[in-house]
Amino acid sequence: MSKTPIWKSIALRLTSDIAEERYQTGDRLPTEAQLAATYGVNRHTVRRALADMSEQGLVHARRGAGVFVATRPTDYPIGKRVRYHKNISASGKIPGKKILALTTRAADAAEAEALGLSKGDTVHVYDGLSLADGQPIGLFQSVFPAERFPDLLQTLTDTQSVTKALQACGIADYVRVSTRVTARGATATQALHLQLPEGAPVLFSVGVNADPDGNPVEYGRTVFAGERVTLTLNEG
Amino acid sequence: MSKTPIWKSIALRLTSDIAEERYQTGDRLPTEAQLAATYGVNRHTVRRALADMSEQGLVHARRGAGVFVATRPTDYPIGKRVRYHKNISASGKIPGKKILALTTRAADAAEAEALGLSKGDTVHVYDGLSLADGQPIGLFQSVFPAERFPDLLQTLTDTQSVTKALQACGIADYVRVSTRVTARGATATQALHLQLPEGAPVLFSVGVNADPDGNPVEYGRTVFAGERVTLTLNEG
DNA sequence: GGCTAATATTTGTCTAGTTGTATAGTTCAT
DNA sequence: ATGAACTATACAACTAGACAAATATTAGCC
Repeated sequence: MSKTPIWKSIALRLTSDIAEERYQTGDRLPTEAQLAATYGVNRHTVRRALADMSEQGLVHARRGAGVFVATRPTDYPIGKRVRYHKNISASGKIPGKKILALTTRAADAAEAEALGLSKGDTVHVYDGLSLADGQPIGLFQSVFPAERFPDLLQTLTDTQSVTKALQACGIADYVRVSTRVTARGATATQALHLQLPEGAPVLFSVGVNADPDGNPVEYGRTVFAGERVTLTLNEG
Repeated sequence: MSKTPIWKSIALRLTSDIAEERYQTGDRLPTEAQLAATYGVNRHTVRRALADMSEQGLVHARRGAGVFVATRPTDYPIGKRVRYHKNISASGKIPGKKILALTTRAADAAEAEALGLSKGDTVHVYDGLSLADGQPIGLFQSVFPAERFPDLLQTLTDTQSVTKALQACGIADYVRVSTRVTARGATATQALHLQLPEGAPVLFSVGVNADPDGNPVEYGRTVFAGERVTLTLNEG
């Protein structure tokens, strides 16, 4: 899918550097060799990018001296994205949720280990979609030990809130004990729910919440739409 | 008779060559033309084999350079104290850094705000590549206030270590005050550095480190290769 | 200080090699 | 007939290395 040539993306990057005044008019750019090292490409590829910018009159090269900024691009799009910022420290406190499924089934190996159960123990599973301004931002699955919270599904149905449902089951507070995050490409079904093209970058987050005594109460997996969500990691 | 296609047998042969360490991670394979000659087939048939192996993540091709043997994922903990060297060592891999560029320039708007400066104030910028066992896992850019740390670039050049360089400038300890993470598709240049296909999912992380008094000392942006890194968010 | 000569940098150009992609044709089994 | 596997050829994009030409920097000398 490599559609844009490397030299072009380098030219774009340098152009934006100039547009955002990291290099000012008259400044000398790093040498071709330095740029090549910085971008990890051959000098010729850098030269191709500079040639393109030179044709647009953005820069001007002097043999033996260097490459200099001529003018600042006039119509450079300074795109600001609107993103939804979610704090990872308090999972399950997202406004706007849509229940996709509430089921009770046997735990798989990963779930059992995370919750301190044996494989095959029954768990409640809450599949849902997180929304912000009506837009889907995350697809999550929360898994709870069924034996400990027999009535959880009822309260979940009513409130849609994990926090309140757990409160109703006697868990006044809970904290996140572990979180793992990585980037992946969206599968077909994930893409569908999150209204993304298949393969679009998503944040895949796996975490465990525990009560104050350290007993795990929830094992959650969430797939966030990368282009709509920024996770804000708590600072202790 | 052989019902398996030629390309598949070639892929198998090359795969076992890698498994038996006749080619080691990071090594360059013979050129497609050479492989085609030795196996007595057309270059396209070899390419078919290599494409298959590439999909399995076994090898990675760089246009104009060659085909290289690829490698496996790493854990990267993020918490109050983010120290690259310790992080990678803890996961049993050999950490490494490659300086891509050390520059001093004017701060753009985002950098100025994060560091508590005015736009246009001078900053030191450290562009680099993080390696684990020699494989690129992250592309980072660290920005420091130049006025406060005039001699930072020198120490950075010597040690390559942010921690030590800051120590030399009188910052005995620093703490991460904010981290934001999102998922994106790799740009062409990022993909190049991280040896990924363009558009491959990457973790984009933005963070600020501050000294014990709460003054920001570093504004860092990192792009992690999604398939090679999982961020582990540890409390405390 | 000011000049020149030597040396190091930096851009410009050239040749060659390698992977990516597109098009067209051949062989062969079902 | 049709499609899959393979061959053949050509070109684009990028890498690699070398060398020349213009400029910048430095050292020595007056």
